[in-house]
Amino acid sequence: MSQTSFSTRERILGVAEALFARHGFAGASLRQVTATAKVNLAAVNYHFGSKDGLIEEVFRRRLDELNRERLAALTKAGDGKLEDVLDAFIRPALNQSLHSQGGAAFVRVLARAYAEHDERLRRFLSDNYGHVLREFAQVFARLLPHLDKDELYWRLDILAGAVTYAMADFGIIKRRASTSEEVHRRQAVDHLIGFAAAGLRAPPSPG
Amino acid sequence: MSQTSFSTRERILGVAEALFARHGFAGASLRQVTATAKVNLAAVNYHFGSKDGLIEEVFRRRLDELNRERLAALTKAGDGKLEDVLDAFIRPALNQSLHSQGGAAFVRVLARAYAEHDERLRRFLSDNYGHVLREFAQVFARLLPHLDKDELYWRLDILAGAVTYAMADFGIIKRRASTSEEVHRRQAVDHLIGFAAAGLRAPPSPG
DNA sequence: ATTCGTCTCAAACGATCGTTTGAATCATAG
DNA sequence: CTATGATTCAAACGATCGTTTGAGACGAAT
Repeated sequence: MSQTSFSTRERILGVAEALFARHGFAGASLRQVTATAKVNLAAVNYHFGSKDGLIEEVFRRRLDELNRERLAALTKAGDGKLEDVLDAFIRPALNQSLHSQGGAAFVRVLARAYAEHDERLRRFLSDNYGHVLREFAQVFARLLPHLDKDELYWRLDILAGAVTYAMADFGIIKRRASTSEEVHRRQAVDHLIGFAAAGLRAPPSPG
Repeated sequence: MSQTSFSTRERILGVAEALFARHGFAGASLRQVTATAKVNLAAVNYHFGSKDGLIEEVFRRRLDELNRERLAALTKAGDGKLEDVLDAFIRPALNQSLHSQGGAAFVRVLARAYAEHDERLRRFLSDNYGHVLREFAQVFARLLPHLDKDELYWRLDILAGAVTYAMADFGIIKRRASTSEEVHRRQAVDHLIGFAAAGLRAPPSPG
């Protein structure tokens, strides 16, 4: 127990992350995962209990760090400009996808989880990480006093959609060969912040 | 042949649309589909050749009308305000989801298709309906002369993400029991238009 | 050297997948 | 009525799914 099999567990997690991102949770089989990771088929059930257990662990491994970074960035930018708070929300996702090998894949997995509308998974995300979103909502409410609660929630929902979609690289914009993936992602974040800031600052709708 | 089995074919399409929206293309089995539609299992292969054939037909059935409506609305709003063009792009999706029974499900299927990153499917969508997006891009370019081509494409990509996400009902906003689904969707469209218009009009980013 | 968890392995389990088959059923035209 | 093509049906196909099993390999502690 003191030195649990690091290599096998970690290889499974990394490969699963990539394959879930590409083919979805139902579309990627454990046989694909274990074959790609060059481990035995039974290793998944041994280390994670079940396929669902593996899926949960794929999330837990990254989300803990992501949300810790988000909260740290939020407290640092707490009373600053709207753009700073947006940055605190968006940039950690960018960092995730850069300084860890499978991070980009994970951001895609996260977006897919929202798309798959899996109630079990949504409950898991809401229970474990909902407080982060609530803290951001509070700060946004202070920075956007011209919006009532309904209006603010509508816009944050739209923002979440745009961020999720963009971060998951679903978009149609093709990165040029001349710009590195890192530069491309930084551009995406900058454009997202500018777009979202303007959208949030817009006057309340007549409705 | 003159009067091909309307009922069976159509029931399969409707049920498939709903189940694909809920469980994904890999997650919804033909046995689920045919059992729910109360038709024989073999009927899918008989009428559509294969599961992939069924998926393609689910798209074709709705996209033809959706894009026809979008183009009609675009020519009507061609030289109007930015909000009108956004309306022409967004509202037909809303209408799709209202005046046809499974329309709401289809919009979710469409969003999922983007999320699934299936190259075969993306090619199919791009080949058959890419010209619609190109026409909208031209109009946006005329209405937003302060943005260069790169900046405009970035923002349209963000817009597409927000629209896709919102229309697919992925968001966290729960509709109140007091407001009908139709009212809820209209509110979503109005908020989207306001948000997107402000985002598109924002000054160019310093980059 | 032996014991004891931890881990890996090949093999098999039953269930479910998409698809195919061939006969039964139906509607329609000759 | 009969012949013909279109459609439905129950049943089965082989493939693949997630999971379980029991034996063997490995390292550390006694």
